[in-house]
Amino acid sequence: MDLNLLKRRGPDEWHIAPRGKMRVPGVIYATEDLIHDMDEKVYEQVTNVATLPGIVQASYAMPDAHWGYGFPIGGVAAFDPDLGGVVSAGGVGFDISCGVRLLRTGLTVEDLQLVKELLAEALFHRIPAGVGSTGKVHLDRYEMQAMLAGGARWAVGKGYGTHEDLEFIEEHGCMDDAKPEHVSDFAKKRQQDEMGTLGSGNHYLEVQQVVRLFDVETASVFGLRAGDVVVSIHCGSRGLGHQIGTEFLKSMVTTAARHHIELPDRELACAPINSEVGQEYLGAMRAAINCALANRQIVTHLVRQVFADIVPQASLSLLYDVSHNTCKVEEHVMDGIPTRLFVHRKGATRAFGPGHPDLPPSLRSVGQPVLIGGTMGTASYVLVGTKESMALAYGSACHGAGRSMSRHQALRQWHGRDVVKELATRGILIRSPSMRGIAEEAPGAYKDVSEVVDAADDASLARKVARLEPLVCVKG
DNA sequence: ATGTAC
Repeated sequence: MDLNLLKRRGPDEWHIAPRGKMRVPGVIYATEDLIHDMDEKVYEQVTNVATLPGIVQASYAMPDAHWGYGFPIGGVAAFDPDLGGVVSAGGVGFDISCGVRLLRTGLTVEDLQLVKELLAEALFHRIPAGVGSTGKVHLDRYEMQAMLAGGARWAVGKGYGTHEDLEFIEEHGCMDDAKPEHVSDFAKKRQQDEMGTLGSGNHYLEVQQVVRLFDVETASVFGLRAGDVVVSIHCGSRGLGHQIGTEFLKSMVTTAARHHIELPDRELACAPINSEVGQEYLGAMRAAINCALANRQIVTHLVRQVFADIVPQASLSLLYDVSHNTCKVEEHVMDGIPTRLFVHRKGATRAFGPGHPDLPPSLRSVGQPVLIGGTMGTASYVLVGTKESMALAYGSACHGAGRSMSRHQALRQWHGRDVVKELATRGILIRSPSMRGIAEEAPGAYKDVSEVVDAADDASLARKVARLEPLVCVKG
Protein backbone atom coordinates (compact mmCIF):
# COMPACT_ATOMS: atom_id res chain seq x y z
CA MET A 1 0.00 0.00 0.00
CA ASP A 2 1.20 3.51 -0.80
CA LEU A 3 2.04 5.21 2.50
CA ASN A 4 1.22 8.59 0.98
CA LEU A 5 -2.46 7.64 1.06
CA LEU A 6 -2.37 7.68 4.85
CA LYS A 7 -1.65 10.04 7.66
CA ARG A 8 0.38 8.58 10.47
CA ARG A 9 -1.20 9.24 13.88
CA GLY A 10 1.11 7.07 15.95
CA PRO A 11 3.73 4.35 15.51
CA ASP A 12 0.99 1.82 14.67
CA GLU A 13 -2.01 3.95 13.74
CA TRP A 14 -2.77 5.31 10.26
CA HIS A 15 -5.67 7.53 9.28
CA ILE A 16 -7.59 8.05 6.08
CA ALA A 17 -9.33 11.43 6.14
CA PRO A 18 -12.96 11.33 4.96
CA ARG A 19 -13.39 12.31 1.34
CA GLY A 20 -16.04 11.75 -1.31
CA LYS A 21 -18.91 9.79 0.19
CA MET A 22 -17.03 8.65 3.27
CA ARG A 23 -19.06 9.46 6.39
CA VAL A 24 -16.23 8.71 8.84
CA PRO A 25 -12.44 8.36 8.62
CA GLY A 26 -10.64 5.08 8.07
CA VAL A 27 -8.15 3.80 10.62
CA ILE A 28 -5.58 1.06 10.04
CA TYR A 29 -3.58 -0.35 12.95
CA ALA A 30 -0.24 -1.68 11.71
CA THR A 31 3.49 -1.15 11.68
CA GLU A 32 5.07 0.69 8.79
CA ASP A 33 6.33 -2.61 7.36
CA LEU A 34 2.90 -4.24 7.57
CA ILE A 35 1.26 -1.23 5.92
CA HIS A 36 3.89 -1.25 3.22
CA ASP A 37 3.14 -4.90 2.39
CA MET A 38 -0.61 -4.58 2.85
CA ASP A 39 -2.84 -5.06 -0.18
CA GLU A 40 -3.98 -1.74 -1.68
CA LYS A 41 -7.42 -3.35 -1.75
CA VAL A 42 -7.56 -2.96 2.04
CA TYR A 43 -7.37 0.81 1.61
CA GLU A 44 -10.14 0.70 -0.96
CA GLN A 45 -12.34 -1.56 1.17
CA VAL A 46 -11.80 0.42 4.39
CA THR A 47 -12.87 3.60 2.57
CA ASN A 48 -15.84 1.84 0.95
CA VAL A 49 -17.10 0.64 4.33
CA ALA A 50 -16.80 4.23 5.62
CA THR A 51 -19.52 5.28 3.14
CA LEU A 52 -22.20 2.95 4.53
CA PRO A 53 -25.27 4.47 6.25
CA GLY A 54 -25.15 4.88 10.01
CA ILE A 55 -21.48 4.00 10.43
CA VAL A 56 -20.02 5.68 13.51
CA GLN A 57 -16.56 6.72 14.65
CA ALA A 58 -14.43 5.12 11.92
CA SER A 59 -13.96 2.18 9.57
CA TYR A 60 -11.16 0.09 11.08
CA ALA A 61 -8.64 -2.47 9.87
CA MET A 62 -6.53 -4.65 12.17
CA PRO A 63 -2.81 -5.39 11.57
CA ASP A 64 -3.62 -8.70 9.83
CA ALA A 65 -6.01 -7.07 7.34
CA HIS A 66 -6.20 -8.34 3.79
CA TRP A 67 -8.57 -8.28 0.85
CA GLY A 68 -11.97 -9.80 1.62
CA TYR A 69 -15.45 -9.95 0.15
CA GLY A 70 -16.70 -6.34 0.34
CA PHE A 71 -15.30 -5.65 3.79
CA PRO A 72 -11.63 -6.38 4.41
CA ILE A 73 -10.80 -9.44 6.47
CA GLY A 74 -9.49 -7.87 9.66
CA GLY A 75 -12.19 -5.18 9.43
CA VAL A 76 -14.24 -3.67 12.26
CA ALA A 77 -17.19 -1.32 11.75
CA ALA A 78 -20.08 -0.33 14.01
CA PHE A 79 -23.47 1.05 13.03
CA ASP A 80 -26.07 2.97 15.01
CA PRO A 81 -29.65 1.84 14.26
CA ASP A 82 -30.95 5.27 15.26
CA LEU A 83 -28.83 6.87 12.53
CA GLY A 84 -30.14 4.53 9.83
CA GLY A 85 -27.34 2.05 10.53
CA VAL A 86 -27.06 -1.12 8.48
CA VAL A 87 -26.14 -4.76 8.90
CA SER A 88 -24.12 -6.40 6.16
CA ALA A 89 -23.69 -10.09 5.33
CA GLY A 90 -20.31 -9.34 3.75
CA GLY A 91 -19.34 -7.43 6.88
CA VAL A 92 -19.68 -10.61 8.92
CA GLY A 93 -18.21 -12.97 6.37
CA PHE A 94 -19.40 -16.24 4.92
CA ASP A 95 -18.06 -18.42 7.70
CA ILE A 96 -20.31 -16.92 10.34
CA SER A 97 -18.85 -17.13 13.86
CA CYS A 98 -15.71 -18.83 12.73
CA GLY A 99 -13.54 -18.74 15.81
CA VAL A 100 -10.91 -20.24 18.06
CA ARG A 101 -11.11 -21.99 21.40
CA LEU A 102 -8.18 -22.97 23.55
CA LEU A 103 -8.09 -25.90 25.96
CA ARG A 104 -5.57 -26.52 28.70
CA THR A 105 -4.61 -30.19 29.01
CA GLY A 106 -2.80 -30.42 32.35
CA LEU A 107 0.08 -32.02 30.42
CA THR A 108 3.61 -30.89 29.72
CA VAL A 109 5.59 -31.46 26.55
CA GLU A 110 7.42 -34.39 28.20
CA ASP A 111 4.10 -36.22 28.69
CA LEU A 112 3.62 -36.29 24.92
CA GLN A 113 7.15 -37.33 23.95
CA LEU A 114 6.29 -40.99 23.35
CA VAL A 115 2.71 -40.63 22.14
CA LYS A 116 2.83 -37.64 19.81
CA GLU A 117 2.59 -39.72 16.64
CA LEU A 118 -0.20 -41.85 18.08
CA LEU A 119 -2.06 -38.74 19.17
CA ALA A 120 -1.74 -37.17 15.72
CA GLU A 121 -3.17 -40.29 14.07
CA ALA A 122 -6.02 -40.60 16.57
CA LEU A 123 -7.01 -36.94 16.28
CA PHE A 124 -6.91 -37.15 12.50
CA HIS A 125 -9.13 -40.23 12.48
CA ARG A 126 -11.61 -39.05 15.11
CA ILE A 127 -12.18 -35.45 14.07
CA PRO A 128 -13.52 -35.14 10.53
CA ALA A 129 -11.66 -32.55 8.43
CA GLY A 130 -11.80 -31.33 4.87
CA VAL A 131 -14.29 -29.99 2.33
CA GLY A 132 -17.75 -31.43 2.83
CA SER A 133 -16.64 -33.50 5.82
CA THR A 134 -19.42 -35.10 7.82
CA GLY A 135 -19.46 -36.53 11.31
CA LYS A 136 -21.32 -39.01 13.45
CA VAL A 137 -23.81 -36.46 14.76
CA HIS A 138 -26.91 -36.30 12.60
CA LEU A 139 -29.64 -33.77 13.27
CA ASP A 140 -33.31 -34.25 12.45
CA ARG A 141 -35.59 -31.22 12.10
CA TYR A 142 -36.33 -31.04 15.80
CA GLU A 143 -32.69 -31.28 16.89
CA MET A 144 -31.61 -28.79 14.22
CA GLN A 145 -34.05 -26.27 15.65
CA ALA A 146 -32.82 -26.93 19.20
CA MET A 147 -29.17 -26.64 18.13
CA LEU A 148 -29.71 -23.35 16.29
CA ALA A 149 -31.50 -21.89 19.31
CA GLY A 150 -29.25 -23.37 21.97
CA GLY A 151 -25.67 -23.35 20.65
CA ALA A 152 -23.04 -24.90 22.90
CA ARG A 153 -25.63 -25.06 25.68
CA TRP A 154 -27.60 -27.47 23.49
CA ALA A 155 -24.43 -29.47 22.84
CA VAL A 156 -23.67 -29.78 26.56
CA GLY A 157 -27.26 -30.93 27.12
CA LYS A 158 -26.63 -33.69 24.57
CA GLY A 159 -23.58 -34.84 26.53
CA TYR A 160 -20.84 -33.02 24.63
CA GLY A 161 -18.68 -31.38 27.25
CA THR A 162 -19.52 -29.88 30.63
CA HIS A 163 -21.56 -27.03 32.05
CA GLU A 164 -18.30 -25.50 33.23
CA ASP A 165 -17.26 -25.08 29.59
CA LEU A 166 -20.20 -22.76 28.95
CA GLU A 167 -18.92 -20.08 31.28
CA PHE A 168 -15.83 -19.66 29.11
CA ILE A 169 -17.61 -19.24 25.78
CA GLU A 170 -18.73 -15.86 24.45
CA GLU A 171 -22.42 -15.36 25.25
CA HIS A 172 -22.03 -18.19 27.78
CA GLY A 173 -22.35 -20.64 24.92
CA CYS A 174 -25.72 -19.49 23.63
CA MET A 175 -26.48 -16.47 21.47
CA ASP A 176 -29.81 -14.92 22.43
CA ASP A 177 -32.39 -13.87 19.85
CA ALA A 178 -31.40 -16.51 17.31
CA LYS A 179 -34.23 -17.09 14.84
CA PRO A 180 -33.91 -20.59 13.36
CA GLU A 181 -37.11 -19.91 11.38
CA HIS A 182 -35.14 -17.42 9.26
CA VAL A 183 -32.57 -20.06 8.33
CA SER A 184 -33.62 -21.66 5.05
CA ASP A 185 -34.42 -25.36 4.81
CA PHE A 186 -31.53 -25.71 2.39
CA ALA A 187 -29.04 -24.19 4.84
CA LYS A 188 -30.32 -26.59 7.52
CA LYS A 189 -30.10 -29.52 5.15
CA ARG A 190 -26.47 -28.69 4.33
CA GLN A 191 -25.68 -28.78 8.04
CA GLN A 192 -27.51 -31.91 9.13
CA ASP A 193 -24.43 -34.18 9.02
CA GLU A 194 -21.68 -31.56 9.48
CA MET A 195 -21.72 -31.04 13.25
CA GLY A 196 -18.44 -31.78 14.99
CA THR A 197 -16.32 -31.28 11.87
CA LEU A 198 -13.48 -28.89 11.12
CA GLY A 199 -14.15 -28.06 7.49
CA SER A 200 -11.39 -26.79 5.23
CA GLY A 201 -9.32 -23.73 4.39
CA ASN A 202 -7.58 -22.20 7.36
CA HIS A 203 -9.43 -24.35 9.89
CA TYR A 204 -7.42 -26.64 12.11
CA LEU A 205 -7.08 -28.53 15.31
CA GLU A 206 -3.68 -28.05 16.86
CA VAL A 207 -1.81 -29.48 19.83
CA GLN A 208 0.59 -26.77 20.95
CA GLN A 209 3.17 -26.06 23.61
CA VAL A 210 3.44 -22.86 25.60
CA VAL A 211 6.97 -21.71 24.75
CA ARG A 212 7.07 -18.26 26.29
CA LEU A 213 5.18 -16.09 28.73
CA PHE A 214 5.14 -12.32 28.29
CA ASP A 215 2.86 -11.58 31.23
CA VAL A 216 3.32 -14.16 33.98
CA GLU A 217 0.59 -12.78 36.19
CA THR A 218 -2.13 -12.88 33.55
CA ALA A 219 -0.85 -16.23 32.28
CA SER A 220 -1.28 -17.57 35.78
CA VAL A 221 -4.91 -16.40 35.86
CA PHE A 222 -5.33 -18.10 32.46
CA GLY A 223 -3.74 -21.27 33.89
CA LEU A 224 -0.85 -21.24 31.42
CA ARG A 225 2.79 -22.09 32.25
CA ALA A 226 5.81 -22.49 30.02
CA GLY A 227 6.07 -26.08 28.81
CA ASP A 228 2.31 -26.71 29.09
CA VAL A 229 0.50 -28.52 26.32
CA VAL A 230 -2.68 -26.85 25.04
CA VAL A 231 -5.15 -27.58 22.24
CA SER A 232 -6.53 -24.97 19.83
CA ILE A 233 -9.64 -25.56 17.75
CA HIS A 234 -10.32 -23.24 14.83
CA CYS A 235 -13.55 -23.80 12.88
CA GLY A 236 -16.93 -22.24 12.24
CA SER A 237 -20.51 -22.76 11.15
CA ARG A 238 -19.68 -24.94 8.13
CA GLY A 239 -22.20 -25.21 5.30
CA LEU A 240 -25.01 -23.58 7.26
CA GLY A 241 -23.24 -20.27 7.83
CA HIS A 242 -22.03 -20.17 4.27
CA GLN A 243 -25.51 -20.79 2.90
CA ILE A 244 -27.03 -18.07 5.13
CA GLY A 245 -24.35 -15.64 3.96
CA THR A 246 -24.98 -16.47 0.31
CA GLU A 247 -28.77 -16.16 0.54
CA PHE A 248 -28.89 -12.93 2.54
CA LEU A 249 -26.20 -11.33 0.44
CA LYS A 250 -28.51 -11.79 -2.53
CA SER A 251 -31.56 -10.39 -0.78
CA MET A 252 -29.53 -7.44 0.51
CA VAL A 253 -28.45 -6.69 -3.05
CA THR A 254 -32.01 -6.78 -4.34
CA THR A 255 -33.47 -4.69 -1.51
CA ALA A 256 -30.69 -2.06 -1.34
CA ALA A 257 -32.34 0.34 -3.79
CA ARG A 258 -35.67 0.02 -1.99
CA HIS A 259 -33.87 1.07 1.20
CA HIS A 260 -32.21 3.97 -0.67
CA ILE A 261 -28.76 2.53 -0.09
CA GLU A 262 -26.12 3.39 -2.65
CA LEU A 263 -23.45 0.74 -2.90
CA PRO A 264 -19.92 1.66 -4.04
CA ASP A 265 -19.38 -2.10 -4.43
CA ARG A 266 -22.09 -4.76 -4.83
CA GLU A 267 -20.19 -6.89 -2.32
CA LEU A 268 -21.03 -4.35 0.40
CA ALA A 269 -24.70 -5.29 0.16
CA CYS A 270 -26.45 -4.42 3.40
CA ALA A 271 -29.87 -3.64 4.86
CA PRO A 272 -31.00 -1.20 7.52
CA ILE A 273 -30.91 -2.80 10.98
CA ASN A 274 -34.50 -1.63 11.34
CA SER A 275 -35.75 -3.39 8.21
CA GLU A 276 -37.33 -6.77 7.59
CA VAL A 277 -34.32 -8.17 5.74
CA GLY A 278 -31.95 -6.72 8.33
CA GLN A 279 -33.86 -8.30 11.21
CA GLU A 280 -34.20 -11.64 9.44
CA TYR A 281 -30.48 -11.70 8.70
CA LEU A 282 -29.62 -10.89 12.31
CA GLY A 283 -31.86 -13.74 13.50
CA ALA A 284 -30.38 -16.20 11.02
CA MET A 285 -26.82 -15.03 11.71
CA ARG A 286 -27.32 -15.53 15.45
CA ALA A 287 -28.55 -19.05 14.73
CA ALA A 288 -25.34 -19.59 12.74
CA ILE A 289 -23.33 -18.29 15.72
CA ASN A 290 -25.02 -20.99 17.80
CA CYS A 291 -24.17 -23.54 15.13
CA ALA A 292 -20.48 -22.59 15.31
CA LEU A 293 -20.47 -22.64 19.12
CA ALA A 294 -22.13 -26.08 19.12
CA ASN A 295 -19.70 -27.28 16.45
CA ARG A 296 -16.63 -26.30 18.47
CA GLN A 297 -18.24 -27.83 21.56
CA ILE A 298 -18.71 -31.20 19.83
CA VAL A 299 -15.17 -31.11 18.41
CA THR A 300 -13.96 -30.45 21.97
CA HIS A 301 -15.80 -33.54 23.17
CA LEU A 302 -14.14 -35.63 20.45
CA VAL A 303 -10.71 -34.24 21.35
CA ARG A 304 -11.30 -35.11 25.00
CA GLN A 305 -12.19 -38.68 24.01
CA VAL A 306 -8.97 -39.02 22.04
CA PHE A 307 -6.84 -37.66 24.89
CA ALA A 308 -8.62 -39.97 27.37
CA ASP A 309 -7.65 -42.94 25.19
CA ILE A 310 -4.02 -41.96 24.63
CA VAL A 311 -2.98 -39.89 27.65
CA PRO A 312 -5.58 -40.70 30.30
CA GLN A 313 -3.98 -38.39 32.88
CA ALA A 314 -4.94 -35.41 30.69
CA SER A 315 -7.74 -33.12 31.81
CA LEU A 316 -8.95 -30.73 29.15
CA SER A 317 -10.43 -27.47 30.44
CA LEU A 318 -11.57 -24.52 28.38
CA LEU A 319 -9.63 -21.26 28.68
CA TYR A 320 -11.92 -19.41 26.28
CA ASP A 321 -13.88 -19.59 23.01
CA VAL A 322 -13.98 -16.47 20.88
CA SER A 323 -15.53 -15.86 17.46
CA HIS A 324 -13.98 -13.60 14.85
CA ASN A 325 -16.77 -13.34 12.23
CA THR A 326 -19.80 -11.74 13.86
CA CYS A 327 -22.13 -8.81 14.18
CA LYS A 328 -23.04 -8.17 17.79
CA VAL A 329 -25.10 -5.64 19.67
CA GLU A 330 -22.83 -3.94 22.19
CA GLU A 331 -22.87 -0.83 24.29
CA HIS A 332 -19.97 1.53 23.64
CA VAL A 333 -19.32 5.03 24.88
CA MET A 334 -19.72 7.57 22.05
CA ASP A 335 -18.86 11.14 22.98
CA GLY A 336 -19.37 10.22 26.60
CA ILE A 337 -22.77 8.62 25.99
CA PRO A 338 -23.29 4.85 26.24
CA THR A 339 -24.69 3.87 22.83
CA ARG A 340 -26.12 0.62 21.50
CA LEU A 341 -24.17 -0.31 18.38
CA PHE A 342 -24.12 -3.20 15.91
CA VAL A 343 -20.44 -4.08 15.78
CA HIS A 344 -19.26 -6.04 12.73
CA ARG A 345 -16.02 -7.93 13.28
CA LYS A 346 -14.86 -9.78 10.20
CA GLY A 347 -11.63 -11.61 10.78
CA ALA A 348 -11.30 -9.59 13.96
CA THR A 349 -11.42 -10.89 17.52
CA ARG A 350 -13.42 -9.35 20.31
CA ALA A 351 -10.92 -8.19 22.93
CA PHE A 352 -12.86 -6.81 25.89
CA GLY A 353 -10.78 -5.17 28.59
CA PRO A 354 -10.70 -5.83 32.34
CA GLY A 355 -13.90 -5.29 34.26
CA HIS A 356 -16.28 -5.95 31.36
CA PRO A 357 -19.52 -7.43 32.72
CA ASP A 358 -19.73 -10.00 29.88
CA LEU A 359 -16.53 -11.74 31.05
CA PRO A 360 -16.68 -14.73 33.40
CA PRO A 361 -15.98 -13.73 37.04
CA SER A 362 -12.68 -15.62 37.20
CA LEU A 363 -11.28 -13.63 34.24
CA ARG A 364 -13.04 -10.31 34.76
CA SER A 365 -10.24 -8.60 36.67
CA VAL A 366 -7.61 -9.27 33.96
CA GLY A 367 -9.62 -9.04 30.73
CA GLN A 368 -10.77 -11.33 27.95
CA PRO A 369 -8.40 -13.93 26.52
CA VAL A 370 -7.70 -13.02 22.90
CA LEU A 371 -6.81 -16.09 20.85
CA ILE A 372 -4.74 -15.49 17.76
CA GLY A 373 -4.08 -18.44 15.48
CA GLY A 374 -0.94 -18.61 13.40
CA THR A 375 -0.28 -20.96 10.52
CA MET A 376 0.53 -24.64 10.81
CA GLY A 377 4.26 -23.94 10.92
CA THR A 378 4.37 -20.85 13.07
CA ALA A 379 3.37 -19.64 16.48
CA SER A 380 -0.05 -18.79 17.86
CA TYR A 381 -0.54 -16.24 20.62
CA VAL A 382 -2.72 -15.66 23.63
CA LEU A 383 -3.31 -12.00 24.37
CA VAL A 384 -5.59 -10.20 26.79
CA GLY A 385 -7.99 -7.32 26.21
CA THR A 386 -6.90 -3.91 27.48
CA LYS A 387 -8.73 -0.95 29.00
CA GLU A 388 -7.44 1.24 26.15
CA SER A 389 -8.76 -1.17 23.51
CA MET A 390 -12.38 -0.33 24.33
CA ALA A 391 -11.83 3.23 23.09
CA LEU A 392 -9.86 2.23 19.98
CA ALA A 393 -11.91 -0.19 17.88
CA TYR A 394 -14.74 -1.18 20.27
CA GLY A 395 -12.53 -3.70 22.07
CA SER A 396 -11.24 -5.60 19.04
CA ALA A 397 -7.94 -7.07 17.91
CA CYS A 398 -6.50 -9.06 15.02
CA HIS A 399 -7.52 -12.70 14.58
CA GLY A 400 -4.50 -14.36 12.99
CA ALA A 401 -1.50 -13.85 10.82
CA GLY A 402 -3.54 -12.80 7.79
CA ARG A 403 -2.80 -13.99 4.28
CA SER A 404 -0.09 -12.22 2.36
CA MET A 405 -0.46 -14.35 -0.78
CA SER A 406 -3.51 -15.66 -2.64
CA ARG A 407 -4.35 -19.36 -2.56
CA HIS A 408 -3.60 -19.52 -6.26
CA GLN A 409 -0.14 -17.99 -5.79
CA ALA A 410 0.56 -20.37 -2.91
CA LEU A 411 -0.37 -23.38 -5.06
CA ARG A 412 2.19 -22.33 -7.65
CA GLN A 413 4.88 -21.89 -5.03
CA TRP A 414 4.55 -25.01 -2.84
CA HIS A 415 3.76 -28.70 -2.94
CA GLY A 416 1.78 -29.94 0.06
CA ARG A 417 4.03 -32.97 0.53
CA ASP A 418 7.16 -30.83 0.80
CA VAL A 419 5.52 -28.55 3.35
CA VAL A 420 4.55 -31.56 5.51
CA LYS A 421 8.08 -32.99 5.21
CA GLU A 422 9.76 -29.71 6.08
CA LEU A 423 7.57 -29.24 9.14
CA ALA A 424 8.21 -32.84 10.25
CA THR A 425 11.94 -32.07 10.43
CA ARG A 426 11.01 -29.39 12.96
CA GLY A 427 8.97 -31.87 14.99
CA ILE A 428 5.59 -30.61 13.78
CA LEU A 429 3.25 -33.41 12.71
CA ILE A 430 0.72 -32.42 10.06
CA ARG A 431 -2.28 -34.59 9.18
CA SER A 432 -4.70 -33.54 6.45
CA PRO A 433 -7.02 -35.07 3.88
CA SER A 434 -5.84 -32.51 1.31
CA MET A 435 -2.28 -31.90 0.16
CA ARG A 436 -3.63 -29.12 -1.99
CA GLY A 437 -5.07 -27.51 1.12
CA ILE A 438 -1.66 -27.77 2.78
CA ALA A 439 -0.01 -25.97 -0.14
CA GLU A 440 -2.67 -23.22 -0.08
CA GLU A 441 -2.12 -22.82 3.65
CA ALA A 442 1.70 -22.98 3.57
CA PRO A 443 3.12 -20.82 6.36
CA GLY A 444 4.93 -18.72 3.75
CA ALA A 445 1.59 -17.60 2.29
CA TYR A 446 0.88 -15.65 5.49
CA LYS A 447 2.20 -12.51 7.10
CA ASP A 448 4.60 -12.94 10.01
CA VAL A 449 2.22 -13.60 12.90
CA SER A 450 4.72 -12.26 15.46
CA GLU A 451 4.92 -8.94 13.65
CA VAL A 452 1.12 -8.76 13.48
CA VAL A 453 0.77 -9.56 17.17
CA ASP A 454 3.48 -7.05 18.12
CA ALA A 455 1.60 -4.39 16.16
CA ALA A 456 -1.64 -5.23 18.02
CA ASP A 457 0.27 -5.10 21.31
CA ASP A 458 2.03 -1.82 20.48
CA ALA A 459 -1.26 -0.26 19.40
CA SER A 460 -2.77 -1.40 22.75
CA LEU A 461 -5.52 -3.34 20.98
CA ALA A 462 -4.55 -6.25 23.23
CA ARG A 463 -1.53 -7.24 25.31
CA LYS A 464 0.67 -10.29 24.75
CA VAL A 465 0.40 -13.05 27.35
CA ALA A 466 1.82 -16.25 25.87
CA ARG A 467 3.38 -17.66 22.72
CA LEU A 468 2.37 -21.12 21.56
CA GLU A 469 4.14 -23.36 19.05
CA PRO A 470 2.61 -26.30 17.20
CA LEU A 471 3.34 -29.95 17.94
CA VAL A 472 0.53 -31.62 16.00
CA CYS A 473 -1.81 -30.07 13.46
CA VAL A 474 -4.91 -31.62 11.92
CA LYS A 475 -5.61 -29.40 8.97
CA GLY A 476 -8.89 -29.11 7.10
C1' DA B 1 -14.97 -19.84 4.17
C1' DT B 2 -17.74 -23.16 0.58
C1' DG B 3 -21.48 -29.51 -2.08
C1' DT B 4 -13.75 -24.52 -3.83
C1' DA B 5 -17.37 -20.71 -10.25
C1' DC B 6 -23.50 -18.67 -11.41
